[in-house]
Amino acid sequence: IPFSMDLPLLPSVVMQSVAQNQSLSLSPCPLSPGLLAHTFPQTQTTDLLRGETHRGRRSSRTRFTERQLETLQGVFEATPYPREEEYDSLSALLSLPNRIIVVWFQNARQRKNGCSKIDDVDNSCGDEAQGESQNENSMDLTYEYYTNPDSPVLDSSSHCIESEHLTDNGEPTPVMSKQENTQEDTTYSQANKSLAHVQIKNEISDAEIQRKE
Amino acid sequence: IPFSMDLPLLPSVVMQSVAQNQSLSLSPCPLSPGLLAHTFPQTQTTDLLRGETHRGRRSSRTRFTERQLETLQGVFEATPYPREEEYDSLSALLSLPNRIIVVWFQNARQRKNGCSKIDDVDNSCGDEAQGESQNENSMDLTYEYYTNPDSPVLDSSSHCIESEHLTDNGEPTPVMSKQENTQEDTTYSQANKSLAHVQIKNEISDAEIQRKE
DNA sequence: GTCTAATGAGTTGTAATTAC
DNA sequence: GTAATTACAACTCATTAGAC
Repeated sequence: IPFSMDLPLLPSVVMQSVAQNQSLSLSPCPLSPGLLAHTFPQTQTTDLLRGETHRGRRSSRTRFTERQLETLQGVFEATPYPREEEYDSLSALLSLPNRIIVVWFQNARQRKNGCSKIDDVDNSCGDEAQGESQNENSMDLTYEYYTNPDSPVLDSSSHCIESEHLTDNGEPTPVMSKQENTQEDTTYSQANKSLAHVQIKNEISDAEIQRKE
Repeated sequence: IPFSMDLPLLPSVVMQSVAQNQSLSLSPCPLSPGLLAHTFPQTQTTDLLRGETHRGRRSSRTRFTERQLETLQGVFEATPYPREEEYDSLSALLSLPNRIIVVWFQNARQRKNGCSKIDDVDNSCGDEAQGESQNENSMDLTYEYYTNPDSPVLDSSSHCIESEHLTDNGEPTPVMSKQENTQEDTTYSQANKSLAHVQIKNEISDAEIQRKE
């Protein structure tokens, strides 16, 4: 085992599971595992939003990478209540702000609770279903997403994405694609994220992402 | 692995099909910085149309070139659910706005569904070649979109137990962050040190986390 | 007419908020 | 800290309409 070392602050268990990624149960509530499929790396456009947004907008959801999720999940299974230092370690390790980690753990605990709770009750995991639940029968047949996305990509490690410009541009600018921003400003914020990425990757120093307000 | 350098994010399949079509040389980062020139001469007329149509009108249909379709199809067969980066790569590669690609994939999935639905799973619909599987270890399960109208999903048996998710992949150096990081940096730097090997293992390049609030 | 890109309504999981 | 809630992001599915 190449990575025999583990971090001092994190339980070794974690490293193991993370390393082999054995059965970490991400997706607690099974209905559609596929959703978190595409975890997106970085490119937070979130930055600005996150900092300032109390007025009006909430910060945009962080998209964890698979690796981040795996790690988080691994740690979580080992220690649902990490200590401050552990949060810090994770923060550094995953390159995520501390708060995000903390929140993730909160949610994870909640998730877990919810699950076991329903387990007893024999209800669905629906978080949202507390009031007017019951619809599960009526809607039946949800679409089934695929279980596991996963990309062919993998190794090709040498690439270029090199960091650095990661920008502080920020904000989900509905501005999209470099070549064309087509049409409307419907609520599609994903393009911008992508854009940033592509730019970096290709080193296209094209237009900057500006935010429209 | 000659090809993989070019577009790390796309399955090799693509490279093949693309290659035979016309050798695209989009050398991204390392070699020639800043040229996005690619080999794509034409920029769609669609762009213009699309650009203009946003006042209430629906955007005009994109007319994909043959090459674009081939590439899309190739990627689709390999990964019906590309992830963000892959969309980006495609976007850059094909000179199409991200949204268009996303939509194409949605439609492609729909199409495929329709096909299998009409006839049984094993019928020839033309596509359906997904014998891909070149990825890493992940377990046996590949994409499992539903083959039958009836899905096990809602079954009571499926509870929170579960699913293993994936493994992982390598996503291109996560660069990221720079979001707010609360708290002291002292700890994190030390953690950082301690975690160095892990980082390597995970291929997480540690971005600098700065800026605290 | 056919084919299919684009749209929109509806579903789901979950990150982020709020309340406690 | 938990518990409940909200808002988003990614999807499906059904439909509409644009080019042939």
